Amino acid sequence: VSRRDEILDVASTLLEEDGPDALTMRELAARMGMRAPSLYKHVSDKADILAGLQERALLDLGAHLAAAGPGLAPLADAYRSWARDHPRLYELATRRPLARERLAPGVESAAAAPVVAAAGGDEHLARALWAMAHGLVDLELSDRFPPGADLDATWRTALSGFQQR
Amino acid sequence: VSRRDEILDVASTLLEEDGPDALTMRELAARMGMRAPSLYKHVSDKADILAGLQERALLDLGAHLAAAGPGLAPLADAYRSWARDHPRLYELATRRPLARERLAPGVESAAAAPVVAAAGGDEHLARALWAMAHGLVDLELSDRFPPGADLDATWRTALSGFQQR
DNA sequence: ACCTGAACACCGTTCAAGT
DNA sequence: ACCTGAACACCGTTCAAGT
Repeated sequence: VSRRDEILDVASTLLEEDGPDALTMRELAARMGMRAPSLYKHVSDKADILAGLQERALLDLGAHLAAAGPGLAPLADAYRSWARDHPRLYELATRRPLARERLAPGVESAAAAPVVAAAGGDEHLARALWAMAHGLVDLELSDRFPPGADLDATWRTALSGFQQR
Repeated sequence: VSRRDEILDVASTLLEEDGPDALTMRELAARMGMRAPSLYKHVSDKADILAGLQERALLDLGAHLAAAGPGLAPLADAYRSWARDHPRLYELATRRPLARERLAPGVESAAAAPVVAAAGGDEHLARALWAMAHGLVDLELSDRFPPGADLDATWRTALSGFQQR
């Protein structure tokens, strides 16, 4: 494990446990047992850390989707459950442009592969499915549905339009 | 026009033209011809400004949706075009919890009304439609679709599952 | 090779003081 | 009633200096 990977480990738990505002270079360094300037020997800047977390999140989400049972509903469940288990990482991974030039090749397509497969290779359908799931998850994580809304039912309604094509 | 409304006017164009990082109390004050501490005589804090912009965005988006022609496709077009015309305000309005206690009553339901109407009153369908549109818009604004992707076609595919119910 | 203290240019916010 | 300068507790980042 490189020192950079240790930093990403600590940054990941700091982000998920205490929120994005708590992820500061000074606090991160303190949890690493060093001072903030020392971080820059292992990481180019804070954006580099965020890009690293984004890449890890995509890899982990992609693996979680790939492990889902066949069919649309299990895939949707896997997507939603990953987001609910890692809400801050999900937001970090999806709400900013992908740092594609910093990303290891194939990460993006690997994460998308299970959705493309479920769409039978239809790229427009795959993008629509992804957007549907992302919209539902994003609004849920932001607490935008009325309190007490039956989101399981909303997911079933949302997916019903995409069943048996 | 109250002084608070003037501040929100300036904040709105500052946010939309120069981005969220440029929306600082100091810069906002400078454009108002005052210093940062003076803002606090008209506004309780920065969160108050953001909540005000959020409320305005919802009102404006809701009016834009209400003016759309009948049918699902025109409503979807109106949603997407408002978001593309006000990308920073759209993100501000949707990516954070609604400050419901600061919001004038009825704002949230008024913005949602055109979607609920298009869904024939089915609340689950309305939420699914909203999430679909939000997901497509959010990913487009974050540049998450592959460069050159035909998003018009993706929208048609996305909406086809919701047509004639 | 790795870490440090000091410093720089910023933030949001408070407050006593001025008119 | 409205605005100000000075200050406080923070940011991310740079850099000369230490081991």
